[in-house]
Amino acid sequence: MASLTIGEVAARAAVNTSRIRYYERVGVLPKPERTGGQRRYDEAVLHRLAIVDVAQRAGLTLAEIRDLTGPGNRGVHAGERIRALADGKLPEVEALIARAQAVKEWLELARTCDCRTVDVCSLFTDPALAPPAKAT
Amino acid sequence: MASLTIGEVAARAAVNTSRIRYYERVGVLPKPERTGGQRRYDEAVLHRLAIVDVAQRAGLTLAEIRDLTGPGNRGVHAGERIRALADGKLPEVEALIARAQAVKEWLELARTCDCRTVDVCSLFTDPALAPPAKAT
DNA sequence: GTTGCCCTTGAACCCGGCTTCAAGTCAAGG
DNA sequence: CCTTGACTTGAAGCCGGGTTCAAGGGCAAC
Repeated sequence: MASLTIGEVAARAAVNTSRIRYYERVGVLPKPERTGGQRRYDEAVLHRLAIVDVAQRAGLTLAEIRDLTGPGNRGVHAGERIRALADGKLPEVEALIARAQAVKEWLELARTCDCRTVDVCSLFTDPALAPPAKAT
Repeated sequence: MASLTIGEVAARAAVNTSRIRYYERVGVLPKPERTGGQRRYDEAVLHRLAIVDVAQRAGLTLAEIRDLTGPGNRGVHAGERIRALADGKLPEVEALIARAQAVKEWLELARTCDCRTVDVCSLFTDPALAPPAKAT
């Protein structure tokens, strides 16, 4: 029996109802049955939402999560897809970490700055000190 | 002689003219002199743009850069301001790095996944494995 | 049957840092 | 003087991940 209303799902998942509708719109959640126009959910949707949450924490976009969890995977081994995604994301995350480290070092150096104006501060004028730009 | 047009500045700084106007709008660049309505820049603006670039790489927002480099600092030691900014940003960057590290570990684990479906994958079901959420 | 809360939809708004567009103005070279 | 290319403005669009709003529809307890 699919007996949960969207409000009940939202309460149990500690999420806004608008988010659930949004996920449905973008294809991250499947369209549920309806009673008189109103969505009726199975408890399984809670598990689904938890999975989406983890995937988002891991840096996957909703589009990626949709492709990973949606239909079209029927029969396709999930492991492969996950690996493909991870292979693509790892270099990005590593680059992000490297850049963040450089930024951190710049900030630590910045705490010791005693310049009168920014125009003369080596933090800003020495190219060797500046953190790298974001990759395009 | 303030003789550079916005197009010349843009070319020499390798940025779009729209960006220069935008910076002016948000107060990151001062309003230049004009000749018949057209902006005329001093070469100093190139130095300014370079500083803005470094500050952005370091993760400062345009609002912060405006406050740091704009007037209102006349007489106020730049070092103090930079230090205040750095003190505020450092914990953020450190948190970012920590989170990114956790994400990286999750992705490395994900490469070894061989689950049939995401629903049963411990990557998604084990809370101890999930990367932390972003701080609000 | 009636109250009252929950549900529905589409559209608009938010954040930051720009870009792009349309329509109009002007400086400089021939 | 005339053309042409560069300049001007304000408004709107983009990205992602939602939230919020307004106006209306319906389910359920009493």
